Amino acid sequence: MPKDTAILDAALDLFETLSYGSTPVPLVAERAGVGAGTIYRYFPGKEGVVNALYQRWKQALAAAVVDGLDRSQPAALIFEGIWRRLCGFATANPAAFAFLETHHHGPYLDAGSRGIATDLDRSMAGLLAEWQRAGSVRAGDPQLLVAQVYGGLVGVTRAYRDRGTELPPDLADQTIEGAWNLLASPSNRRRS
Amino acid sequence: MPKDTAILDAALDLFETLSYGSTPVPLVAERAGVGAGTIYRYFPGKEGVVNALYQRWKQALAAAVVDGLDRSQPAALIFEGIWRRLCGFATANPAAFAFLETHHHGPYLDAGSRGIATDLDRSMAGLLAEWQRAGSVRAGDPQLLVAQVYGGLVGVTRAYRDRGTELPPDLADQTIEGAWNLLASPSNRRRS
Amino acid sequence: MPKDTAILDAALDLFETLSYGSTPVPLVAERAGVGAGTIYRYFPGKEGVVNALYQRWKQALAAAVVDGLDRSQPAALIFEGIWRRLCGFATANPAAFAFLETHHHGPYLDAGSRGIATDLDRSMAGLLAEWQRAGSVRAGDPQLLVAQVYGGLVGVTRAYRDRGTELPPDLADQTIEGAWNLLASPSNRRRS
Amino acid sequence: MPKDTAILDAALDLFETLSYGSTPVPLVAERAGVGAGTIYRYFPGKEGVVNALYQRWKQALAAAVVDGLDRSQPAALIFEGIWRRLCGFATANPAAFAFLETHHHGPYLDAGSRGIATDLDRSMAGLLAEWQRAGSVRAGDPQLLVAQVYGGLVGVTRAYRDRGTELPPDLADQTIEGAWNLLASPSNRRRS
DNA sequence: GATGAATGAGTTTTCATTCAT
DNA sequence: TATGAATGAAAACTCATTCAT
Repeated sequence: MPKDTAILDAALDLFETLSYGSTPVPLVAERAGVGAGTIYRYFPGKEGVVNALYQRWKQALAAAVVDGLDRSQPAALIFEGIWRRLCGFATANPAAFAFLETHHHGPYLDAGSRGIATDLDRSMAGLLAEWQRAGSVRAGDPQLLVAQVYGGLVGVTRAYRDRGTELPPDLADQTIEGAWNLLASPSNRRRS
Repeated sequence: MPKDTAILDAALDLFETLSYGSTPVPLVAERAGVGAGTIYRYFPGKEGVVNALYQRWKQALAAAVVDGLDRSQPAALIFEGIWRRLCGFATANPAAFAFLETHHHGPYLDAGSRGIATDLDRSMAGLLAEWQRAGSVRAGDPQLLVAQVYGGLVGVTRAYRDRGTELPPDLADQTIEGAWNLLASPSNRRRS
Repeated sequence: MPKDTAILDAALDLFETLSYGSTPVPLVAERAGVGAGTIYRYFPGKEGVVNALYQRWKQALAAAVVDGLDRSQPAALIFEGIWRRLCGFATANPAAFAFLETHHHGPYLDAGSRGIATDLDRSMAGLLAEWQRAGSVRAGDPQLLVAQVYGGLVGVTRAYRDRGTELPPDLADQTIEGAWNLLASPSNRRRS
Repeated sequence: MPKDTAILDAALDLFETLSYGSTPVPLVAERAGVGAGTIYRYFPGKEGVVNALYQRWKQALAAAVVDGLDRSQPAALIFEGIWRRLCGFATANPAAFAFLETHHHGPYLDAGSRGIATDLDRSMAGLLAEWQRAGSVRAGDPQLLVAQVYGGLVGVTRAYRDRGTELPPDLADQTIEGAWNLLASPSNRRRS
């Protein structure tokens, strides 16, 4: 494994377990199997590590959600596709998904990291706005709807984490109905 | 203002702005208008401050949600009452509401703090379970439903925060329909 | 002794013995009889210490040279007065005098420190320019003459230092003739 | 250019700009156009580099001063020859000349380097002692006289450096009168 | 009780040096 | 022989906590 990847993986684990503030850099190094100084060859400093980590996973999340989406389908089906990808991503990378939420407001995140986060939100809001015009999604500020439905998924993953349980493979099945009904206009709601 | 309150208020502000890890205790003291040593007369240490802060606000939130709830009404109305109280609390105490979420997983929280958090979740889940038995809420693990709907509110408050906008007075109106439809069984859904 | 003075005195000793670059801050603290952290209460950092030290002694030197100078006397006598003050300062504070020279070009000196150094040079050059107009000092760029004659004193103090000998009380007597003849116009030279 | 010369040249530049203490070895290597490890093939370490540098230039200075000196001339003329050589050396190698002064007291200089420095001083002092016996130079400790007159030259080169100006080609003309008058016995002084 | 100057343990970071290639 | 990535020892600096006033 390349050293920068090893460092980011170690940092992800430790930042989630101990929090960013109380993870000493040498501990990240040890966990990554490299010398403490090596971290500074790959990243400009501790903040550089969090930001690289945040951007890496936020981009991975964005890619996972958007890649290969068939936009010709009805809204409910496209949404289901997105939701399944989101849940799949969270299940496959629970620590990374949690990390993205926990550190969303970290004062150590730089403009680049914040920018990536905003981009994803905006493109989702754009999709919702289309569906609102088509009548399949109810009225309301699309960015807030995205925030509410996405926040719901975050809440569920947190609940599993609080319980000490892994995210289940059928996470999407458990949550899709609530998620879609939160958004859908009356005639487009799910019945089962 | 009593000194312990002044200290907690200052800590709330600073922990939200700078994060717990990078807020020096002397800065909290300065902001609170007391000497650095004084903090140690009222709290056992920095961790004591976060925990007191967390418990204070989590209890305030629980009280705000539950107090004076009329349980004889139909589920949809009770839920609306709870939701309005929740939104009212978040609007009135946005920093505290954000703090509770941001620090939910802090490794510095002690058993007492975690316990309070769990209690509130559980009592909400109990209510939902009742409503499931009565047919007004759809099937599913009640704790996860609570987590999903509550996570939605957290998501919306974050979105406002990201925008740099205050939470609006009609926050509940904006979000209640989505929130209830996320939970409700088909025949109990809101139409507008 | 006030702590900041103790710190500066310890720093002076150590910077002269070990050089600025190889003096660890904790060693300065130990020598000053304070904790390592205390240095950062009084100075913004290691560079803050050198700069404070430089400014303190450069100002002391300027004061020692200029204070109570009787400008109504003939040039040769005024110069002798200045020279005796300079030599007296160097003899009384040999480490400080050496420090000022050794660190004159240190890249860690800030604008404030450089400014003080320049001020003293300029006021001496102004005096020389007067004497040139009066015919008692030979022609030439006054700033360079100041640099040459002052450099001579620095050279002599270095020579004593290299020998491991203290500066002698009659340093001025040993050097005044050469110093003045370096500057004087032919008819004003010293004969003994 | 041979690699060891490239390394020494790079080191000279950097040590003068950044000081010895804050010049990283890898930066010297980069500037010299070699790999960091290569420096350790030519020198035993960073201290080895400064010492080689010091000795190289101190020897070059000694050679420049002494080579081809016609000792049969009168003292004033021999001195003028030496002074012109000194000034020529400083003008041709200003960084090296400054380096020799700046690092004169560096605690990283070894016995070899200090020895070379002392040798040059002593041979100059010997010359002065001869001239004292012949009556052309005034009385006084010859080593101190050497130190004073040489210090004057150092002071002047510093002054140019402080101004950000290159040393002028007529440096010797500007300074020879002062230098010789500092040393000369009354009847041997220069008149213009 | 209240203070805040002082501390030193624990951070982040740098960089001379090594050694596998 | 030359390299430069990797290292870890040592540096600068921060800050939770104490305690004399």
